[in-house]
Amino acid sequence: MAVLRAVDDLLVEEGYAAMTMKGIAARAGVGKQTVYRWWTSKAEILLEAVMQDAREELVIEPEATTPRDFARFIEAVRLFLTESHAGIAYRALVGEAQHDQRVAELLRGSDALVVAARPVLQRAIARGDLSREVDLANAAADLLGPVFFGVFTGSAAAHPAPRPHTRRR
Amino acid sequence: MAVLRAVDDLLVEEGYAAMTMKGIAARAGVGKQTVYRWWTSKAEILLEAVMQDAREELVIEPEATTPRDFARFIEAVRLFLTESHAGIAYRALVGEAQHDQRVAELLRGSDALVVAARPVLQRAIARGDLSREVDLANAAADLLGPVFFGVFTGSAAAHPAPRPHTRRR
DNA sequence: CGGTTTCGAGACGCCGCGTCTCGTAATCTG
DNA sequence: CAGATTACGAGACGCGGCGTCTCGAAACCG
Repeated sequence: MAVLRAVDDLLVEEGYAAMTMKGIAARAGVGKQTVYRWWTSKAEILLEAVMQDAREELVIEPEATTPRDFARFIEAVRLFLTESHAGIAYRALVGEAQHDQRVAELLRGSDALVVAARPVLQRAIARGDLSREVDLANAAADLLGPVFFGVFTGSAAAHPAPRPHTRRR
Repeated sequence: MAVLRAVDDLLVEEGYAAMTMKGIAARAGVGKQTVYRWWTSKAEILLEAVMQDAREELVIEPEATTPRDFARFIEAVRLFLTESHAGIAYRALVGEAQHDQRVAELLRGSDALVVAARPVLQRAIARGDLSREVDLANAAADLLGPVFFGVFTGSAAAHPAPRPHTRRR
């Protein structure tokens, strides 16, 4: 769909602020009504446009050990959230969900970060570094939470790459 | 200031959706211009109204051991974020910051959760359960991240109280 | 070629933020 | 006490976004 392509391009070239329905439609050379024919809201378009990119950008080359694997993945997530256009849109989307019930429901259960964490966690399980019975959603939250928190509260501005879990050195 | 009182009341009685500048002013029995005389934006009012409540609601009775202390604090944070009116406003504020640079700067460095985590972490240090040299901001992110992630992505809807760190049982 | 469907364009209604204006009420001054 | 001056409640206004509605032209079909 040309609309999704337009969303991606707009995101890259003009930034999130320009991501208006009118802008998207114009960029796609399409009437607004046509956009609303396939998606019911702006959030829905964004979600679809962003998820594909997110999954591609969050695939990492496996490292030899679990700690390294985790660290690399976390750094990828940090970069995604702070540098990638898709990541910035993702943040806007999650942000919107905090005060818009409909967006929240849209996101529920299809979180890009959790999906991306799955293979990493499964590698850890295969290596025996993570209990086989662990709940993947909880493990993903443990792994992603700290970076996510840092980026969302803006407290991660300074230092480059925190470690997966507490206690350095 | 009667305006802050009005914000609190509105938040409790009408919910976040009703938190409009017109509504706040009307509720406070004040003209909008008067509100803008003391605060430059809606985010600024919200921040001020929410921070006080947040700090009060996030003080917990110290537990005997660090793991229990952490668990109790995390549960308090989870309740704050999902049930408290102030917490819901906090989420809206952090959400807004994801696509509004000005709000992001407003929040930077004054995060209510990090502030609330400080005494908990210091108790852990005093008990020798946490290295004295640990960076408090990082430790706070490790402690708060998982809950924060769960609530913000909506994946925490189901289960009541996750543990501080990985691996249950 | 005539009828029907699709679609781009954009006007419109609605609502929120933040600014501007006005008339009244409170305060100050002689 | 009265006239001048300031503070402030009320709300009109401009702007911009989302989502809906309308229209006329183009594409498609028989």
